[in-house]
Amino acid sequence: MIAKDQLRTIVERIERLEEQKKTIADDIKDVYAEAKGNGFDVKALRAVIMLRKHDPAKLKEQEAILDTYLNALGMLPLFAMKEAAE
Amino acid sequence: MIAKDQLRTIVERIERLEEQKKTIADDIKDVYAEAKGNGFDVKALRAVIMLRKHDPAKLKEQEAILDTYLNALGMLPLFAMKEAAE
Amino acid sequence: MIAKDQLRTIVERIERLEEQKKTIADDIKDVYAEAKGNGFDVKALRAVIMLRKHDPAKLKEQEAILDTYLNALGMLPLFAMKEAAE
Amino acid sequence: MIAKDQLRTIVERIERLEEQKKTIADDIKDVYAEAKGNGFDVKALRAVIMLRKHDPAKLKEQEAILDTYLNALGMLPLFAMKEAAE
DNA sequence: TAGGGCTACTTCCATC
DNA sequence: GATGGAAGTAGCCCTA
Repeated sequence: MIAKDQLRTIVERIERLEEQKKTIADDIKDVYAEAKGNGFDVKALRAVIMLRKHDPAKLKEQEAILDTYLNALGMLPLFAMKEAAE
Repeated sequence: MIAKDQLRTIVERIERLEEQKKTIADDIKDVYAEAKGNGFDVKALRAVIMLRKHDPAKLKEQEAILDTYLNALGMLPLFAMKEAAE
Repeated sequence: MIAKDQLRTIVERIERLEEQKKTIADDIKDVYAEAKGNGFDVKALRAVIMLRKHDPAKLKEQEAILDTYLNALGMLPLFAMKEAAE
Repeated sequence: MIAKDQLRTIVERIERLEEQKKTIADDIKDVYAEAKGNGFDVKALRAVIMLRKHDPAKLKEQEAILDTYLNALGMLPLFAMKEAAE
């Protein structure tokens, strides 16, 4: 025997939350679409958002490793070594 | 020359919305976790939620096709043919 | 100092494998497309493939739980209780 | 009435191809794991692989847009403008 | 540490 | 041809 009321409550709570989540996801889409309409590059915008989520120090470290690898493969470095350039 | 203020506004709006979205996603997780703690099967709960999102008629149709295929392959039908059973 | 040759070998191995993987993925797409051209329902085909990956006993058990929940919610059971029908 | 043999053939072809695909995916995992064991940074390796998939010109263009945005937001540019440095 | 779930991104398809 | 939505894929995260 299942606790009907409890089950119903759970399902309804989840459905309501999912609905809210969807609304917000749609809002986000709208913002991107509007930005695109104003001439912004959506891909680059996404990249900006993603970068801001990350710790700059960690990021810099990752860049350095990546450039080391690119260099070892004879590829152009992506991230300039600003310090070294001076 | 980029519209700095416009860009900043876009980024901030997205970040705020994403934050809200994350909050809700966490709430959903909590509900599932609590349900699990009360003895519910999370996988089945997810299935219930998913099923309720779909049009029952469409669903029934898909089930029928699937059972036809399963039958043709000599596998047990998943969905009973209620009409046939009567 | 990075082991250039080792790095190059790793990258080339991965790239070769990814290429092979893509070839196969394309083949799979082709099969589905061809099946669709012959009148098969792709969604149902995917469902068949997925079902066959799973242990029938586990599957049956999951179905039973799901139907219990659906029943508690006053929804139509998806999976007939074959035993009960007799 | 369904073309049983045709269906069976389709399903078997897909299953065989999926099996092959899985084998290759596992091989790729193995290469990464082995690389990690040899001290390589897997995340950076993945980045290298991804970068090599893309047209350098397109990439450079995307970098430029991104840096423009980062600059407009008062964030440090990621990609040095090598030309400007000279 | 291996597997499964979740999220985000991309691609594909159908529609207009 | 563009736009929207659905599906597949990949990478990350967390649990067992």
